[in-house]
Amino acid sequence: MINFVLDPKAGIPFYRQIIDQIKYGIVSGRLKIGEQLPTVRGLAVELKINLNTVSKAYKELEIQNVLETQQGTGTFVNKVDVNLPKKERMKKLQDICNEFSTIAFSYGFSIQDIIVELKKHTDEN
Amino acid sequence: MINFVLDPKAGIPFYRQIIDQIKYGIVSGRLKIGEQLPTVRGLAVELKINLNTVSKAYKELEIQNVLETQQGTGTFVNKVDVNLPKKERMKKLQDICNEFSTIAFSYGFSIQDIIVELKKHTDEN
DNA sequence: TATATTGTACTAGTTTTATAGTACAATATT
DNA sequence: AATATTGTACTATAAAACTAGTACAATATA
Repeated sequence: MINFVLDPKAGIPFYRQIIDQIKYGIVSGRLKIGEQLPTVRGLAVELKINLNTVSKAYKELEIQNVLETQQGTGTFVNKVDVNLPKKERMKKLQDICNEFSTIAFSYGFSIQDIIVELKKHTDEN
Repeated sequence: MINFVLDPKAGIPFYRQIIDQIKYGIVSGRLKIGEQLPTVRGLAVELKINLNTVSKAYKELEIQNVLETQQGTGTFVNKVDVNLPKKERMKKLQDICNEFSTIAFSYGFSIQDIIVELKKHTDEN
C-alpha cells in the first residue's frame, strides 16, 4: 500500500510521478505481488486529477509487465512470469545488465559501485 | 570517431539519437576521452538537420558532464567527473539501481541474479 | 587586426504530450 | 436480471517539446 503524493511544481508529469511511486513501492516491498492498486477513480479522486491520468500510468506499467489489469475487477501487481525458457531468461538478464552497465558507465560508475549499491537493496529485504 | 546515423522513423527525437550514439560511442571505446566531436555545423550538414538540434544534444551531454565545450574551439569528450558532490553521485547511482532492479523484477529476476550476472562482466575486465 | 571557425541566443512554426471531460464496455455483486 | 464497480475509448485543449531560421558572440588563426 502506497501513500501517493503529487508535486505539481516538480516539472514531472503526474502520470510519471505515479509510475515512479509504484515502481519504487514494489522494489521497496511496500507493494506486494498480487496486491491490488487503488482503482483509477479512487486514486484520481485522492490525487484530485482525472482518472485517465491514473489510467495512463497503469497502462504504461502494464506494457512493462509490472501491473496486470482486469476490467471490472481492478489493477494488480503482476506475478512475474518465471516460466519462460531458461535460455530466453538468461538472454533477457544479459540484456538488462548490459544496458544497465552502459548507463552506469556513462555516469562514471564502475560495476563494483553498482554491486555495492544493489547489495544494500538485498540487505533491506 | 563515430559514424552518426539518424532514423527519422524511429519516433525518437534526433537530438536524443545523437546523445545515445555519443554515449554508446564512449562506453564502447570508439570515442576516447578528450577527443573532439564534429562541430555543430559539421554534424548538422552531415545529418541534414539544423545546427541547433546538434547543439541541443551537445548541451544536454554537457549538463550530464559527458562533454565539455569551448566556444570558438569545439566540443570534446570530458574526462568523467568523479568530483561531483558525493551526495549527487550517490543519488544518481541509487536512481539507476532502482530503475534497473524494477525492470529486472518485472522479468522475475532477483537482485542477486543481477549481481551474479554483473560479476561476470567484472571478471572479463 | 581582419577573417574564419566555433558555439550561443532568440524567434517561430509544427508536432507531440499531458490532462481533462464525458460516454462506453466489461465484470462483479445483489 | 439489475445495478454498482471497474477499466477503456474518444474528444478537446493547453502546454511542452522538437526542429528550423537567422543573427550574435567568443575564440583561433592567418
